[in-house]
Amino acid sequence: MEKRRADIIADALEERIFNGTYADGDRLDEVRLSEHFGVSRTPLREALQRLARSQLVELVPRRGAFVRQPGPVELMEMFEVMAEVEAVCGRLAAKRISDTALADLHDANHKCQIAVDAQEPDLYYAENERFHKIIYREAGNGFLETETCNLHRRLQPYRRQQLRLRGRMAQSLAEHKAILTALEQGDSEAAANALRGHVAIQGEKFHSLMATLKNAAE
Amino acid sequence: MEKRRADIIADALEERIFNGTYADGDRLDEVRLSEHFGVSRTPLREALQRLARSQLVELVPRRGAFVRQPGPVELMEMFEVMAEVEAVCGRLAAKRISDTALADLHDANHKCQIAVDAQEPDLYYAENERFHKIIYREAGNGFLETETCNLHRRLQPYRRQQLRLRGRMAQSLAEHKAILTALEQGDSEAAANALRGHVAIQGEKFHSLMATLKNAAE
DNA sequence: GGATGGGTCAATGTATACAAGAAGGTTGAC
DNA sequence: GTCAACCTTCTTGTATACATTGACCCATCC
Repeated sequence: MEKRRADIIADALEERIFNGTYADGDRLDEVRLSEHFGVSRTPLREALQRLARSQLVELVPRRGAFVRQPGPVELMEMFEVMAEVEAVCGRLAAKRISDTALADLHDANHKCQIAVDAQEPDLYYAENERFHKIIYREAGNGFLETETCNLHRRLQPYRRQQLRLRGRMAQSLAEHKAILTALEQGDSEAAANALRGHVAIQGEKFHSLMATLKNAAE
Repeated sequence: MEKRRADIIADALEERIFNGTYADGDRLDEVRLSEHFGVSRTPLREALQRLARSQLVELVPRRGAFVRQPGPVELMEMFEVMAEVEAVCGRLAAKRISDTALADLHDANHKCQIAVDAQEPDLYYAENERFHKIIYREAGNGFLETETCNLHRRLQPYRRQQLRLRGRMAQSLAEHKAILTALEQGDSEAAANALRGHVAIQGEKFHSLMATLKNAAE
């Protein structure tokens, strides 16, 4: 089945917003973009609405579409929510996780270890993602899984950056192991706390990263 | 500022879906609806996309828009998530809530007590909503507040039904008081647990209500 | 008689044309 | 000289026309 052009365009624009090609507040001109993509304004407008749905652009009536990059405050808020949501996933997963899923988590952690040893952030990131996705799924709540994945996706570019910090990969892996232990023991509270801390640290690391970048710019 | 027609139509359709005018699986014919609302297909399609964003309709490419009422399983999942999300709000609010907000909560509970005494579910519902909304806000996380309100809104019609069950209003108020006590004491865990239980019970009540209706229909 | 293939039809996806509103510039008056 | 109002222009919102595709039905072949 061929995808609709609106979806293709929305994906392309989303990529550009994440990439930083478009800065916060930039206006997305409908005619310019439609010419660029070689389509009419109709599918492009649909794409913009899809982006507005994800809060990536703001649609001001009669004014146009404006890129809306989350500011530092909103990002911290999102990280806090992500930490709490992951804690919820952990709480539920501790009671519901299957043995095969536990084996998968062990496997993901093993590959993460390899990534740490080889100092390969990209590999670590991929297996880290798998680790978390497994927990989302094993929470046994499809609605929760979908919403969590959506938020995870929105924070993805920021989550990725902080892996470059020295020693963060090894620390992250240690946290993964604690999470896995709690899940294996079926300890809901421990799993929730471990996951909350794991993600909250990411937010803090990101915050310090932001501060560093800001200071460097001044 | 005049609202865009797409928004007006989206609201109208949303209302109909909630009202049960449209059943699950109903196809929303673009031309028929556009004639009904006296607009062209363009704003109507935008309205459908806005509904698809809220998961109220499913947009199948080349097939059309179909009403997508959540089934019993998905509803239970949503109630479970609502319970956990409210618990998160309670956890954060316990540390951050202001004195004026605590006073507002007392006031809301007082009005709820009046509603219980007078056996007025509508009044109770209004003050109950205020009670919960205050907690969402006092969690001190704008992103969390927005997302929580969205989910709250989606569950609103189902939440409302179960207030009709005998004795539920009084029980609900007792739970409110426990929540308020935990918040006043700044006890995060107690607040989280109280709120989780409070909402989870709503899900269970709703479940039994569903079962009753289903049995009555057979 | 059943199944498969082609054709027709209807509905969605896309393009374009038109209307309405907002922003900015220019001109006139005080 | 400055402020305000009007006009122009550009952009968004809406309507309509066209294209494309999926579904259904009938006919023909096995």
